[in-house]
Amino acid sequence: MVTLADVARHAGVSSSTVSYALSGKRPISDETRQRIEQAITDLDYHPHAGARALAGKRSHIIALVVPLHPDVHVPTMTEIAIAVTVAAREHGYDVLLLTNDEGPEGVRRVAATGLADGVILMDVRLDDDRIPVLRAQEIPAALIGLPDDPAGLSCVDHDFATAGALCADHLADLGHRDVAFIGYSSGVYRRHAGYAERTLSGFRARAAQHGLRFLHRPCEGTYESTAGTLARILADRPDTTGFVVQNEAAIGPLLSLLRAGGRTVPEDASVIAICPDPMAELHSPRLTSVSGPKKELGQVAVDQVMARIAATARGDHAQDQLLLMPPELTVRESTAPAPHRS
Amino acid sequence: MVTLADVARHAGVSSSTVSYALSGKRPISDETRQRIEQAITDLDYHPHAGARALAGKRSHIIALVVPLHPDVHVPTMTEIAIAVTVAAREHGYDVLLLTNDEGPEGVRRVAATGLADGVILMDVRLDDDRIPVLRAQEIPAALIGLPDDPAGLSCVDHDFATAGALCADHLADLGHRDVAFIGYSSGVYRRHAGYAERTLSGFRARAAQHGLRFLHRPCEGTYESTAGTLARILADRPDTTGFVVQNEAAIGPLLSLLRAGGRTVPEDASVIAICPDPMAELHSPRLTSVSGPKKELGQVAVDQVMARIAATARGDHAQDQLLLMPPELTVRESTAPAPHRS
DNA sequence: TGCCAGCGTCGAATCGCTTCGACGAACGGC
DNA sequence: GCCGTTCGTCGAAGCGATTCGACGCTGGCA
Repeated sequence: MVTLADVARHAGVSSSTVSYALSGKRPISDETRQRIEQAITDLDYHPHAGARALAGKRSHIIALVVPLHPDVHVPTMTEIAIAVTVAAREHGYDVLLLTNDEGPEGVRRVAATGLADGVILMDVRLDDDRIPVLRAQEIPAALIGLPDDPAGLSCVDHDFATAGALCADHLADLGHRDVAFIGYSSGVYRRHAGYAERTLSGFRARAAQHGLRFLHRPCEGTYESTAGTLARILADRPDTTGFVVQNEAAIGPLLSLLRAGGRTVPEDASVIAICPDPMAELHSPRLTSVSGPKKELGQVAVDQVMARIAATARGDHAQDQLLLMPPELTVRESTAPAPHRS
Repeated sequence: MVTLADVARHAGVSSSTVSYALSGKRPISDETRQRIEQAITDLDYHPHAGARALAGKRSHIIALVVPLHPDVHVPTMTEIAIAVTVAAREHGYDVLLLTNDEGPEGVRRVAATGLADGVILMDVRLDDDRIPVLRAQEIPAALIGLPDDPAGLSCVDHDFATAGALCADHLADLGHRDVAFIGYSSGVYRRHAGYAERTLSGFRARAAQHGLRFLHRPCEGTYESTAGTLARILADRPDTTGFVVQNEAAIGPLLSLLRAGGRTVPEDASVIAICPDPMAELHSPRLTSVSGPKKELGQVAVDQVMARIAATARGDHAQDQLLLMPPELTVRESTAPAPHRS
């Protein structure tokens, strides 16, 4: 293995000079720098990560904690994870993948051993048991998702309330008066999952402003349960012409069922899905949908941990951050002006 | 930070003794060991990862290289990645996530800097540009996927040939005589993607044995292209009653189109999908499917790198490995005996 | 002309752990 | 009863980087 000392010898300087040339922490003359760079390429030198971590007190690694069985859409989670990795590289950082089957202890371990300088938590639950660990050990961290008490933390998430509001706006603009919100399974609401509640309350508030009548119905997402949900909606409010679906699994069944029930989309019924764009494109007709940025979530989270790591290094207190990224509504083929009342 | 020396002092022994107690590389008396363990818990000691890597010449990290835009099904890839992470932990290893946007250089970097002791490559292409790097630097590695020349490497993959064969068997057993294989887009075959070709040739060979007449048709997977593909199949071979689909995107459209064409599944046409089980369960009727193990792929890959890392440490040459994991056929509701000829 | 500031470089200490050689004690074999 | 092992422990020498203080030089300013 080629070491710093080898490079120094080859370039005819001391090893500290090489180190400073590499880190830029002290001025080095152009001529010396060039000799050093030459030596580095000649010898194909690569600094040893462990040695760097030991001497520099910085591992240049952040840990990304992913759920073992994600609540959310897997491809979305994966896309965020990849965005995190790419963004971290731009800061000279690598990403360690941690599943939370180790529980909060995993976070503790990588921080305590100095394996990771900081942590990004995905799929954060409202009352997440990893958060106390972050607080107790003062670990630089960023959360993707919003816990119930974000004080002292850096968080980034989708702005689900706006997502809900956009749906209400669009349906109201199209003249719909009776709308239904088909959501996640009732368990999700019972345990007060943040994203579900925030979407719903954003939708509810805006629907009220527009004077929409609306029903919210949880739904398991299977074909059978979707059938039941739809039947009940139409029984309770036969005039329902607008549907908002926030449950990936229920989209397909809903479309089939509407069709089977003799309602064509979008002529007789408008459907908005709250889901990633590729999924909206997949259905026929292609769905008007509301979706949030994914890459950006990852990038912001990386920026947030980096800021915290830097703050910790300086010895001061990083300030809290809370960023909600606005979603966008994309009009496709599944929404149209409300049909005239029969 | 609490160091080994602190623990040693607290336990009244030398630091080398603590180290040996921890690693087990030399015998330590029970009594001493217990004092040391007590000291460790008392002080809440965690060994510094960087120092360990530096002194021990082992980072206890493996890199997992994932595709930026996977060819394959994302949830499947993610499941494998998570399985790798969990399996690695059981060996005391952590996993570094690497995207291949750095290209082969990324692999080189983590190995050369000693950041990772070994590498697992996912989504391996037949002629993968990361492989020469592995060979040149003699990096302990395992590949998930089968390159064209696996000599000197450790690989694990699905046994796609058997997957194809299972499909032919099942349809033949049910008495189908004319069958169609709806595959990936023609580009996939033109660039000789291993999984596609191996499935097809496994199917072809077994179909011939059974005396089946069959058509292979590439398919883009969009609704329109699937419609075209199906129409051509039925025009060429109107008696086709069995379908094998190896293209996740085409499954939904195919089912809709068959139904729309007046053929009910499975009474008039049998459909087997080569896809992950959860996806097969999602459709209606639930699909008879062939799928391979996912977790196991990850576990095997980890075992393979570990073996190679150990071999490298011993100084000898790891032996090649090539493991094809058998898929399973699960009979669900989309296959039935062939209808009587009209 | 003399002094101080800052630039560019060096040497040495240090980070926390592993590992090698050595050494005393206990022990079994002949 | 002596010698060669084995067991349990210690001390010291690294591993390969970073960083601090020091030091010689040059240049600007008075």
